Amino acid sequence: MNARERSKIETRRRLMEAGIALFASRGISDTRSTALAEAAGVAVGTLYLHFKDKEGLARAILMEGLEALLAELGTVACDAALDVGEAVRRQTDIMIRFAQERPGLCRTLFDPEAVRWQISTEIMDRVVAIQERRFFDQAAAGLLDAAVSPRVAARAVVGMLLFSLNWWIIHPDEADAETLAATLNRLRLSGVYAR
Amino acid sequence: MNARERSKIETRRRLMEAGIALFASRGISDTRSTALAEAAGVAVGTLYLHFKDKEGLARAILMEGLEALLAELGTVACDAALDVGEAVRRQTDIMIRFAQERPGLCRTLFDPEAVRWQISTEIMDRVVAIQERRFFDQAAAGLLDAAVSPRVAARAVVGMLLFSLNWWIIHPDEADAETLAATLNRLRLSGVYAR
Amino acid sequence: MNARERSKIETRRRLMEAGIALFASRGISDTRSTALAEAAGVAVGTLYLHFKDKEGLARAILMEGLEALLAELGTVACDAALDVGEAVRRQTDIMIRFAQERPGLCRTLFDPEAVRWQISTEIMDRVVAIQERRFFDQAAAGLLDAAVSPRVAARAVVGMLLFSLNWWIIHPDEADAETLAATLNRLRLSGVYAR
Amino acid sequence: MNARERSKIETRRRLMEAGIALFASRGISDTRSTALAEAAGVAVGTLYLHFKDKEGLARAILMEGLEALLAELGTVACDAALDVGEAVRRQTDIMIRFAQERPGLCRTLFDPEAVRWQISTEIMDRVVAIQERRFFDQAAAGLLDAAVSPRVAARAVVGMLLFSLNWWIIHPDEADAETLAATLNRLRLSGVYAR
DNA sequence: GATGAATGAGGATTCATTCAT
DNA sequence: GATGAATGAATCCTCATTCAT
Repeated sequence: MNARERSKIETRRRLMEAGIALFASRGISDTRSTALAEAAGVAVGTLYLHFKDKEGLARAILMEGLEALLAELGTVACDAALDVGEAVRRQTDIMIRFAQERPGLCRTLFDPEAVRWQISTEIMDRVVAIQERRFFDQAAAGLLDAAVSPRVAARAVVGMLLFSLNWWIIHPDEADAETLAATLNRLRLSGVYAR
Repeated sequence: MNARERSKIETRRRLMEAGIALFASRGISDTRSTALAEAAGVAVGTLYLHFKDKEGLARAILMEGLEALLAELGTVACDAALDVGEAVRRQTDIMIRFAQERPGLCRTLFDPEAVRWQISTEIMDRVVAIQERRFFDQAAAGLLDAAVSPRVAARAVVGMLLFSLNWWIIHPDEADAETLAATLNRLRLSGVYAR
Repeated sequence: MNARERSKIETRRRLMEAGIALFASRGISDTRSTALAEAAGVAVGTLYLHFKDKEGLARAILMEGLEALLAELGTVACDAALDVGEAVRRQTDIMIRFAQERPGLCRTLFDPEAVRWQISTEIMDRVVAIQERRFFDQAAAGLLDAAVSPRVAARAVVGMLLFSLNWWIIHPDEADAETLAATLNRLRLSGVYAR
Repeated sequence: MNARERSKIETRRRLMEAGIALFASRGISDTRSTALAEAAGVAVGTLYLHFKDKEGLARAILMEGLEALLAELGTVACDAALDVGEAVRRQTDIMIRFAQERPGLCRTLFDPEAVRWQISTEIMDRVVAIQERRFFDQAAAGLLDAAVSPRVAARAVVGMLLFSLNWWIIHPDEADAETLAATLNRLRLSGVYAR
């Protein structure tokens, strides 16, 4: 049944879109499974046909979002020709663009609430691990300041990015994209103080 | 009756300590009101005699913790003689010491879960506002880099600190206090890269 | 699914019957939601699937009962050919028969406790309003004594009927239906005293 | 200790006044014992020093009110010289005056909610019993219509009076005292219809 | 595959009453 | 006699999940 398969995929897609929208506006735990089904235009039972449980839907959304984000970020890592400053700038640009294009997804992806859902511990750890690996490589290449711990720095940089972006998605009018990028880059590259 | 009043204060204190311990280990929403009462050695009703509801206890704990932290941080702000680098280093030291001395409190205070509890929006906003004011003053004094937005930078720095400290409290063995301090300071003062 | 719909309606019916029986014997506030569910042979949650809350069930029962009673009483109002005495007698007969046929429902419907449930303010007001309208019409037709206020008389007559019937349902052996009817009619039509 | 005794009586009086006011405005079950104590300016424990429990306070208030009302009504019964019409008129006047002078007390005394409190079953029964005895006497004297059951008529008359007065206390502007009295008297003495 | 009525364990909160001071 | 902090049984309602249709 090709039509049936298409319909199944379509149903799953609608559930995920409903999840992205509702999780973004109410948070995961405050989103009722009936509300998800209603928003997706299906019966509650259908949710459990496509996902193990509500957290399964959240996990699918977040993982898919994470993969998409990491795929984009991966393009930077591959380009060995870039110097450190350029790589940082590219990374920031990618994250800001991602936030602009998929704000609903990002609100859930960067949402600190998700910490309690064990999913995002995985997500955080993956994101941090990537940053950590990069810092380790840079340290090996002598690019990193000697006093800096790659592990700590990775946490700090990720925290800085997620916290700032999460705020910016909710309050997009508080800063324009260029200022946001410039500030985050400057902070990472040479601190905020004039020299 | 003075004895009665003392006993009431003592009961409240025990409830708050039970809250600090349980909220730290299970999070606010996963801590049952009965567990709080049991841990404090009182009946459930007593919790509601001292606080409006479970969130009221959380709010009291967080607010008291916040005040304590801000009071310590305030000593830095007052010392106008400090140069920027010294002020940053002092601030970091204070936060790390606070985290070491009151790890349970900090786990709840810096815990992103609290975001969903509306309490910590207040807390975050207060912390960010303080950092923001400091940056504005420094900008006025020409200390800040021109490209940097005080508002964005305040969010970024607070996110960096809270995210890192929250991680460090949970995994204290991943880094020693000096490395943590050195990395956070270096990042804020001149970025992580060698120059 | 038609079978499913039928089952849903059947479940609702059983909840309402459980409500009629339990509310009649214990009153609304002394009837536990679990008792209602148990009596209806369903889980507690099912009660809240069909009604907003316990009061919602009570409201549904009372409103349905009221509609049934008013429908029967309406037949009298329509028969314009009846003289005053005959109309009163018919009305009394209808109410007594209704009380005999659905004693459980009437215990709740006429139960003064319901006053506190805000529901029966509506019920009382509707019943009184009907009687009031009738009295106003009769006053306009010169049938009413000049000293009589239709508004007050309506309250008095309704109070007389409800209070008497509520008592009679609980103590059916204290008077037979004919005596009850005769006394209530005589009181309304020409007072209780011989002339 | 004469001063102590006086103080005790005074405390009891304040509790009863608090009860009259709060029971009238919120009903018995919706009045918290702490609210009673607060309104009386004493501690909760004091309530239980003067009354067995909350219902005990309600009982005391209602019984005292009932005795006062019956005492006034008793003056009519004693005056054997009165003819039936005059006795009815006097009784109505007394009840209306009582309602005007002590509206708070009457709201609780005539409040149908009290039915569920077992207290008012006693009260109702006493009031009805008095009316019943009067009707039996009148029946023996040949004053009552032959078709009328004294027992039923007593219920009907009491229901009529209580229901009407309870309404009038809450909505005093819907009718003036004279119209109220005239209507109630006319209904009892010769029905509401013109002849 | 889709449905949606039914489930029931679970948890927050209330409030009349007590009793040590 | 008065106090008021402490009690804890009692009850309402929620909502993720299931499974017969």
